[in-house]
Amino acid sequence: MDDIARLAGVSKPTVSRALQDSPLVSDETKRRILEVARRHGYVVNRSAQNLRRRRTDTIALVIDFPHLPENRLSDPFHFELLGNIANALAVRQQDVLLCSEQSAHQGGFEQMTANKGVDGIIFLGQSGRHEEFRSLAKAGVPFVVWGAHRSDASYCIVGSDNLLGGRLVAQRFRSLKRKRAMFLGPRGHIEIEQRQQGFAEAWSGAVEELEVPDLSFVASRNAMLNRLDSGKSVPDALFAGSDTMAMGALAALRERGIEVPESCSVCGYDDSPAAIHHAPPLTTVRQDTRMAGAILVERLMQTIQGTPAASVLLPTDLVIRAT
Amino acid sequence: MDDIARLAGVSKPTVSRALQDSPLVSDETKRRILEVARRHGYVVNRSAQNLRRRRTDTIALVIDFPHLPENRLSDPFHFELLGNIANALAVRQQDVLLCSEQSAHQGGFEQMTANKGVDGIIFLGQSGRHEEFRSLAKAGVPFVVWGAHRSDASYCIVGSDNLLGGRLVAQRFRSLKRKRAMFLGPRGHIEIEQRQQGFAEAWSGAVEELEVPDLSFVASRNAMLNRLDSGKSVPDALFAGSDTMAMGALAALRERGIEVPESCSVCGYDDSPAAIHHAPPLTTVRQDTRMAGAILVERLMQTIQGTPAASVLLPTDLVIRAT
DNA sequence: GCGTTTTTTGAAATCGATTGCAAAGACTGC
DNA sequence: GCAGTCTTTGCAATCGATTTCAAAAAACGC
Repeated sequence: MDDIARLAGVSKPTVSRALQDSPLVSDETKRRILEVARRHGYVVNRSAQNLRRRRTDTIALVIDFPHLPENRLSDPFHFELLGNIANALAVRQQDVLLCSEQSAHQGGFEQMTANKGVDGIIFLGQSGRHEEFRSLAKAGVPFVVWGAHRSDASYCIVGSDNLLGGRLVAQRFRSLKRKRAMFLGPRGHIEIEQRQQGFAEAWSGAVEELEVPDLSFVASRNAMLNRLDSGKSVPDALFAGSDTMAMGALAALRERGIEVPESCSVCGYDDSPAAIHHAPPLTTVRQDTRMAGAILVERLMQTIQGTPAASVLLPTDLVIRAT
Repeated sequence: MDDIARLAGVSKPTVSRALQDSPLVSDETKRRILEVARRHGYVVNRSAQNLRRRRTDTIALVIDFPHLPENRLSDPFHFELLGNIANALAVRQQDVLLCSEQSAHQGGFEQMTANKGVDGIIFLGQSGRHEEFRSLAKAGVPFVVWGAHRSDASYCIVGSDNLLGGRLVAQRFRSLKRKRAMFLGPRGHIEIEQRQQGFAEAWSGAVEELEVPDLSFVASRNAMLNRLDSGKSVPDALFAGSDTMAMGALAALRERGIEVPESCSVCGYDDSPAAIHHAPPLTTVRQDTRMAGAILVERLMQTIQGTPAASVLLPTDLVIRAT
């Protein structure tokens, strides 16, 4: 920067100001400095800038990686969310530091903002880490969580209204005069359990639960095939915890010759990109990932500014298609 | 750090050394300093460290995001690769800065290492940016590319041997005495085109090409259904450019009652996690994403050290399963 | 017990920016 | 023409570490 200053015939502070487009520098001087900087391919040193500004314009995104045994974050929905968060951050000129659960966890998250040099953290998925989050919040670390709501959270959770989503599906099935309802999904996934809960509450009858080991197409298809081959009576209304699982179940139904939607209504969750292209187009509960990303980022920024942000329950709606 | 020094009764440099586990500090002093630092929850300021060390231990991962129209990076394979790269970097204590093509591109990649404060870049997918990469290499930016090989590259490309993969499939089909071969895949994806090319070369007969708009399950299923309903004679050997596409085609074949593998052999590419769980288990060409991640990172580190790294062509092998 | 070598420690410089404050220069109004 | 205001500019301090180099302390040999 000193060199650029010399070449432009000004002092270092003036160069710094010019590069920040500060109103303190006259337009003429600014133009000249920018020109010199461009010609010499000069860009400010990010590390020095971060140090002096005490701010990095970088956000950590903490997720579990797909290669892990449980295969979390493998769903197209997660991809969508990830992409939209990254985009919302890019709009605000923030960079994204990707952290796996483990790599981030070294020495606890408390020190992570200092240690990794980020201004804040976005957690994708909460999986029973409430206590951890509580103490993080108490320590004053700016962060937000994508996940299922809980009324007693002392930190900001952004998530869609899973209970409502489940209820909408139950209502739809009831209006179709369906009798034997089934829910398909894994155990231990809080958001999906809320969907099931909302569904069960609004259904007001028995809901058969078909458990699957994970969120994959294949696991759902297999579980459904097993169920269909068990000899038990076939459900006429199936609510799957995600679109991918719904598609797996649909494959099984098709293979066993069960007509959809004639003999069985099927509804997914997420409205992932594939849902509308599926044949037949999948009826599903929409989660707006674009809005989700934008709001997560907005709330995090607010928290970083020092104003604690309230949790957000995003609306969901039923997208009725062919199944 | 000054405070910790005072509390431990030593000077700042000694604290710095102790935290780096430098042999210059006596064990007794080190223990004491670490204890004080721990008790007060002190961690070094990453920004200051980066500035002084002239190194950030952070790598930029440049990818296209899944929400984009073309829907690139939506395949489980990409996920696997991403996760494994992140892991390989974590092992070396490197952090990952996620960049989309656009956000990274501001002002060209030349200044990105300085501008984003990263030590190096990993590009996932090359999609015709050869010239750009050439000039990057000339500018001395440390980076590596995951993608298809080209003999004239002046930079490090790591990728699996797509030509070999294609050849292996052709050989297999020939040994099964198949007659009518078909290749399924999109146009303009260099790696997949290489697979097709290797396949065609080793097949030594006509290869029907079925084009699909993208890499998705749905697109492949639809394309295949169209083809099967066209009245033209059905192929007895199908090579799909990825597992996801193979599964889409398999769904179509099943729906049209074509027995696999009796009437038609099917082979995918990637050996993605779903391939082995698929019913029937999918025959496919394996790409070792774990090794890919490790080698990408190793080569990048080498490049950062100042030693230009040679490209790597990773071996692929045919995994024969039920299709 | 004294010179030498080895091990520890600390003073001061440095990394490359940003910013508070004061001063210089340009513009007012009268 | 001069005091007062407004716009630009630059000096110097600062962000929080790391590292070089020299000095102090400890260990050693004889």
